[in-house]
Amino acid sequence: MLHMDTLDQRIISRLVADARASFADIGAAVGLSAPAVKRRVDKLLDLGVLQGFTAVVDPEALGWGTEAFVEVHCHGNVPAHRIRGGLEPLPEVVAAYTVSGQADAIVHMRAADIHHLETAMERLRAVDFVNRTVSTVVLSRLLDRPPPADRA
Amino acid sequence: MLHMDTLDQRIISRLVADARASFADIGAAVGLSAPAVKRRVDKLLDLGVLQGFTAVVDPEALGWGTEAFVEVHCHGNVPAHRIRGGLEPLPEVVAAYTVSGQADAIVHMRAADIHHLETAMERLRAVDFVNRTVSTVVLSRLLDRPPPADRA
DNA sequence: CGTGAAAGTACAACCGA
DNA sequence: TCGGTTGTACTTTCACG
Repeated sequence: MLHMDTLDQRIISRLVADARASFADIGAAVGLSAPAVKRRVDKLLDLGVLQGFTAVVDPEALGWGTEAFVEVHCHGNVPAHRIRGGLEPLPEVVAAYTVSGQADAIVHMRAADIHHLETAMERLRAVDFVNRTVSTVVLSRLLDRPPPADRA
Repeated sequence: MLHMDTLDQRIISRLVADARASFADIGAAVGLSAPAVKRRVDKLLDLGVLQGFTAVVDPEALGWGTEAFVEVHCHGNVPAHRIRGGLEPLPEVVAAYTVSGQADAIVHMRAADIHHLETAMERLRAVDFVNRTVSTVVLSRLLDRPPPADRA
């Protein structure tokens, strides 16, 4: 599946640090010409290793300053794709995972404030397969960063 | 807390969708010239509303296919910045939050596989202020997306 | 993978509402 | 202070070696 060498990893690392860096700058950093970098980036996009480029926005500044993690416990056995389908319409859900342990899923939610979070969680609890939720409100964000380019 | 109008939100929305979009393309979408868009983006970067631009990488492809959420319970009262300092050196920690409830912090970890996750959690438990951890392993990622540009 | 040329883009200085 | 226009340097992108 992967012909991913050290050069690709260094290119990815540079793009994670700055997605708007020019191919020429990246090339200078990794020792390649700009077209060579572009060919590798295009290949990585095609393979799905790179999924795209995005802006990092301060949620506070956009009015999404309150977040919470919610354990979702379902009625009986609900397949993952059905959980996904139930959560996808809720705009406050920024991430969701099926998990091992007592809970069936962990849902990461963002809202404007506590009141908005409350109404969003009411909508979450109203989803048909949801039985019980256990929510944990975030007080402060300590860290938020991409994983290292090369594994330890 | 500053003057962010509809134009800024639409520009941010476009950059979240594609951080490498040209100012000319963004301008065509929002009805502004390229330099006008650049001036607004520079201002948003300066204000910290936009924090930067990054590549979206598939963690699987990079060899970080296993993730977990870990509740951290501390010895006594540990200030947030000290928790941050203790977690920051662990490369497997991709995000961390102080939270309300029984736990003191929630830590989001990524590792190459279950064994790597185990060794990373041993290192986490070895951090001086950590008393107890409760870990929840992710089985599948259902959703992972940015919050909407305008609040509901 | 590098080179070079054509088209497109970024950026700063300048002008007008 | 906002946006538009212009000119210059740089980037992207392609065909070719």
